Amino acid sequence: MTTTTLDTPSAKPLLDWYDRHHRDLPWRVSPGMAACGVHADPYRVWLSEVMLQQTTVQAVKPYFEKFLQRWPEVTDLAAAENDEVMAAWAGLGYYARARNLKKCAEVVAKEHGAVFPDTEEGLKSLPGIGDYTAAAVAAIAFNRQAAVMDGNVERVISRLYAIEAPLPGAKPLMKEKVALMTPAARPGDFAQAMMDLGATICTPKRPACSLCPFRGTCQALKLSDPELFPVKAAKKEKPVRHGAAFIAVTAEGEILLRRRGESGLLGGMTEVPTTAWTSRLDGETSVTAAPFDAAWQASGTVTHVFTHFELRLSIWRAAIARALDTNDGWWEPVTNLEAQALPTVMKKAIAAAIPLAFKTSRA
DNA sequence: AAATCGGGGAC
DNA sequence: GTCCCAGATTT
Repeated sequence: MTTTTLDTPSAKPLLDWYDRHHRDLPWRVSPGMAACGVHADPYRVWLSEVMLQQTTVQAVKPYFEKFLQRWPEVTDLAAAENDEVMAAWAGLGYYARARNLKKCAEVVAKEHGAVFPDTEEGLKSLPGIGDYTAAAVAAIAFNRQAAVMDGNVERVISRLYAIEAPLPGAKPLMKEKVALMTPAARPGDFAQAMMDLGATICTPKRPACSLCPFRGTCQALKLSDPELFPVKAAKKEKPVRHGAAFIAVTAEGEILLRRRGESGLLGGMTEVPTTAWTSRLDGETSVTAAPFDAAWQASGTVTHVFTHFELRLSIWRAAIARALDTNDGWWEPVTNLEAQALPTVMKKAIAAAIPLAFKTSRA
């Protein structure tokens, strides 16, 4: 329940703040351009927003530049090979985003004449575009008065109105508040301003309230403590899973790789052979589960934290004379690993067995 | 409504 | 270690 009946604050102070303090990001056009009828390219906005889902601006920047240079328009991405897209996405995480990105590009290219829908409803019907991304693209690229709400906006709104109801249940209430605040003029700048505010001023810890354009109206600042908002439901503890990974290398410098299934964890990505990842540390995590008979040598343990569990992989290494026939998978030159769709956990596993497998930035 | 789905930076 | 990041999809 809400503890306040704050009147809807004006968007004006926030837009004024944004005009002075906005961050210059690769997918943005300068603020105020919207007032002149110039908006960011829908393809770039969409690409950036999908990459930014649950991902920091800093992590996205190099991937955005790489994708835009390699696939400058949606038709280029639609025509790309799936494996190339997955390899380019490797390391960014949440790989269903990459699969849906490719599907979405194909739908836009083939069914919409390479033109993105310009409404929230039309955008949301596309793969990988949900409530947030549909509203963001509609507002930023098409100047639609759409209510954009991400984690930053949730935090700003929860503090501005001192909303005590916990997330995620309070989300509809918060979205009502955002919708009432969103202006007909410059809705895209307003959305980006709210997100910039949450990222730079209204931060989770130690917010810089003295610099905030809403410091005069924020109910949490006035009546309580902004750091206490938003209220969130308690989270579960992460279980630990165990497994073994096998790095086989031939005398010619080839490593055995496999393709993971198309759905689920790390779906469609490349891996080294591993056992199943189980809750118990037992025989399945040992060398007895190796893909073939060889002089397997223990090469330490790799720990990797996923969203909902922690994985501890026992690493086994074998040097063999030549490539063996295998039921699934292929032998890839170690010198070509950079071009593979290897998620971070698999790069860690390979690096544990072959320290020089990946170039380090160290001189 | 709850679970699934990566990785990394800030603290 | 904890938190959380311009969330979407499936169950």
